[in-house]
Amino acid sequence: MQIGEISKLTGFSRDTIRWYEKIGLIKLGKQSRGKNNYRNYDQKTLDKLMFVKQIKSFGFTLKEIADLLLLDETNDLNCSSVLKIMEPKLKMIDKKIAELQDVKSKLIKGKESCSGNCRELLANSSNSA
Amino acid sequence: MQIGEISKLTGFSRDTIRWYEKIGLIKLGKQSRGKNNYRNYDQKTLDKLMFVKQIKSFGFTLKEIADLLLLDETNDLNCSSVLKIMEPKLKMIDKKIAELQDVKSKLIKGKESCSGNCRELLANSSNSA
DNA sequence: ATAAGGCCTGGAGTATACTCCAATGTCAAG
DNA sequence: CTTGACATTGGAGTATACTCCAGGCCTTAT
Repeated sequence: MQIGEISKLTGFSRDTIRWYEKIGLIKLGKQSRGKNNYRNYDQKTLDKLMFVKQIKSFGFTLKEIADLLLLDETNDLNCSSVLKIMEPKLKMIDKKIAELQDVKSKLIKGKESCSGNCRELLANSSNSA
Repeated sequence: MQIGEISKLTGFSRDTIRWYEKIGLIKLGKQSRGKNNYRNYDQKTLDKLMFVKQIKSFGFTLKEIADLLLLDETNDLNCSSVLKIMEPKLKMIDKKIAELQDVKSKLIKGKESCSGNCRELLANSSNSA
């Protein structure tokens, strides 16, 4: 598939997809270009971009994502190396989930017992940080 | 308390705290400066900064945070206005929690049934995105 | 054959969020 | 009364992640 199509499927702009290629987040072998020099993407790249989209949404930097995908590219993706990278991320994920739930419950509590203003919502939110 | 102390307590650099003031995220009335022109912070500002730290960590922009805190500043912080802002954020939070748990379970599953590489981990991660 | 629309490249520009610096002022201790 | 550690300002510089554009080449429909 061409860049326009994968752009529509992923929601990333063409420029963003080319940018991701430039910084090494996704790669295109020379055989991936038709004689017209257009990029051709396969399902695997689409999968990768969807993965990128997902993990980007909770604060992984492109560098971190690239490091992870690079392991796959170089056929060096065994679990221990992945987990070395992911272990702290898992901890971060747990922490984020906990914090999100904390904030959420404060917001909901504020909503239920609202009496004109929500100052206490802001005032108390540092207690668990 | 002076900027150095609040910096230590919050983990934000002095420059960052001054930056936050500049963009209107925190405010200092003129009475908050001693005769030496040093900034003096109170507990309320510390609370705010801790709140900023917390919600910043899951992807709120400073603009969004500033909008929320501005409502408080202007004494216009009633629940309906907060919730207008927070409602979509709550949905986002729920979505993020779900995605984080999804990714986490994939990573853990990959960890448990690891057989040399984790390609399937990456290959399957778009299924739920 | 020509027009519309898709693709290419390289490079400049933008938004966000800091981060660093120089020159200078303030304050507490020895 | 000087030294060191704190503070001030404005402005420049950096990192990340795009976003836009000019100039130009391919493809498809009329």
